[in-house]
Amino acid sequence: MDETRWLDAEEQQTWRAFLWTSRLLTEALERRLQQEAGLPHAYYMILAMLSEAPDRTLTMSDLARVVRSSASRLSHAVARLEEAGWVRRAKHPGDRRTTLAVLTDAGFAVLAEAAPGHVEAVREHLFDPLTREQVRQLRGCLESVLSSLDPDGEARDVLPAGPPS
Amino acid sequence: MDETRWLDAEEQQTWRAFLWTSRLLTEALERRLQQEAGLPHAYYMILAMLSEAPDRTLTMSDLARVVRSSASRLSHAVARLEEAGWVRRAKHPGDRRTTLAVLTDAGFAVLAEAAPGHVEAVREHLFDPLTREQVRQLRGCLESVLSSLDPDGEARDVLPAGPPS
DNA sequence: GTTCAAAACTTGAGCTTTCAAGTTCCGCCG
DNA sequence: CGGCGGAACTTGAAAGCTCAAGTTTTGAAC
Repeated sequence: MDETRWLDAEEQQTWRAFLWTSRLLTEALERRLQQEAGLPHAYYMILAMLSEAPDRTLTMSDLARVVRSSASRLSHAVARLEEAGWVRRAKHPGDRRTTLAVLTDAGFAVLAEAAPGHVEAVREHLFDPLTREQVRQLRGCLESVLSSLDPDGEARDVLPAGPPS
Repeated sequence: MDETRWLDAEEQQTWRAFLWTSRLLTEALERRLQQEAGLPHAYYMILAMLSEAPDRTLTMSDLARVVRSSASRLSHAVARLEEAGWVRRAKHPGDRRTTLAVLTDAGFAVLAEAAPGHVEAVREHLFDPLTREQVRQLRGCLESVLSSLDPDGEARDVLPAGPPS
């Protein structure tokens, strides 16, 4: 029997708008990062998250958590970044299983170079088209969706200055 | 000079919420499609868009437009789908450059099998956590962003369509 | 004080996507 | 009608991601 609750017209349009928006936005940012810094967004995020960490250092596990990556993907990515000299691996004193990823000065320089353009692109493509009120609404929607997708609140620990809710 | 307008706290939170939400949502849908139909979302979309086209047929160019894919990516993907027997290529009568992609009955069957679970996942993860009012707001935000990212309105020609998505 | 499951990574193979050519074909300009 | 630029695809190699093992180390149970 066909018990499926299909999407109504409004939902359908919203869903496709979401797909298009997130794809176009991603493409725009990816393109910009690629031409200004020659790295994919995922790699940029690794550098960015390291730069915010104490000593510009995180364990692979923690880094995986904050960039929302699998252990495997991260390991491959850090290998690339290490070849490029942006990141280096170090031993964790006290637990020989865990390895530390450290942002090098060269890596920080690349990030500093890329960041302004990236932020500008985010502003231009996401925030400029929205009114102040819409930004507020969007954030509310995202947080609702997020708390359902992420019941354990892994995101809350990472999002800067999360709401008290 | 440091002319960069960085993101303020609210924008920062909104932006990261967007990243997390779209990633978690994508992962959830991808996982579900993978286990129920064994295909990635991009491939699912190809089948879905073909199923809505007259004669379940589109030129590669048009198909690329509606699934927002590069010509190359689509060509590779259709090659895979053709091996699986879900899609077949045909010659265009009248223009020998263009090739047509046709959804086969087997392909339609796979889609029909996968669609309910997929729609259910979209509903569960995106719409259920939102109030009716929030859906309206979200759609407004997305359309604002979209019209800036897509000034030529390529999306508009594609968005109003029937189920399933 | 051994054993053992689980934690933290890494590795390699397979699949998808991107990038840069390459091919064939249409339509137009002169 | 003869080029010729551009359109519509395809192809192959390189890059990135996923998946399934495999390694080493830890902590805890017995």
